[in-house]
Amino acid sequence: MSRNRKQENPIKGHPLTNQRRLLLELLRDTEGHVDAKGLYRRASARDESISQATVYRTLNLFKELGLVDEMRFGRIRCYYEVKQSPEHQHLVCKGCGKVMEIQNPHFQKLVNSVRQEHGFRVTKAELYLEGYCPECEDKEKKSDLHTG
Amino acid sequence: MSRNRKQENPIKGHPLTNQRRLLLELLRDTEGHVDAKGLYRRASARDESISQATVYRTLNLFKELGLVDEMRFGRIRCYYEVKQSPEHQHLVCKGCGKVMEIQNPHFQKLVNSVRQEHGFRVTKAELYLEGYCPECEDKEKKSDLHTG
DNA sequence: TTAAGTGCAAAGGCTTTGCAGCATA
DNA sequence: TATGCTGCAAAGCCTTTGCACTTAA
Repeated sequence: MSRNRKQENPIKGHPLTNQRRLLLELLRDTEGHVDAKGLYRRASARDESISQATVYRTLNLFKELGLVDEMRFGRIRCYYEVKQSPEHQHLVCKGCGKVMEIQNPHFQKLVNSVRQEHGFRVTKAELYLEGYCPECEDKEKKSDLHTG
Repeated sequence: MSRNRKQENPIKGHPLTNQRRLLLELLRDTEGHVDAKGLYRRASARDESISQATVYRTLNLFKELGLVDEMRFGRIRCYYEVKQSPEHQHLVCKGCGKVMEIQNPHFQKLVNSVRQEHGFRVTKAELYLEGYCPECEDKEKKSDLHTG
């Protein structure tokens, strides 16, 4: 167990700079998603000399290397997240903006079915569901009682 | 010119201008997706005085009215399409860029399952699958034979 | 040491907006 | 006729890029 001997470089073939290490760390600590701007802000908090250009360049590099993944939600801007698997299932609440990552077994069945039916080799699969979470649904009903 | 008695105004409460009529028609004639630029080009072909601003403003209006829907695919830019149903299933080939709209029965099951399990009222559902279509898959295999 | 990364600032796309004139209802 | 749409051009975002300096390996 090479304790900290030399933190293995997760971006082999590319120098591991302080900026990249910081950004990678921030991305890994992120629950859910961040956008470039948000990442830049958080990074600035820890290294105020970091530039937006670096954030963008680094995100692009990480994307190429498959360390992060870019997603675009309906009206919300594009986010990044550490790629754990090439499959994602997202639930987005239009009321509070909350984004939840879920796991539903039917998803795999669906993907397999498409694979077979269309002869498609699927390398990435995403489900995007938009609607209202139970809390927001309740709120809406209550306000309907008052206005209606 | 108004040979059709009075084509029912699909954008009630908003004047139906020539530009809007044209854009609506183009959108309806579109198989699949268009982006703002592409729509502008096609519109220009039929009314060269139309402006990009009008295209953007009109698309935004149509979006609000629910006549069109905005989608964003991975690397490809954002597209619009007439909204037939709030559910979409897309297959995107990374080889040739082809975008196919599909129908798979497992999809509905998945959506229902999420609805029940998370108590979420789902208003929009999208499946995005990326990979390689059979043709591109073949090509890749053949080139592998030569290079590898 | 040297190829590669970084910050800065400017440039590039796409989209929105202010304004004066014009068209729809 | 009056509200509201349109074209034009400018301004606003977000992202990329050129250049000289700095840094990881």
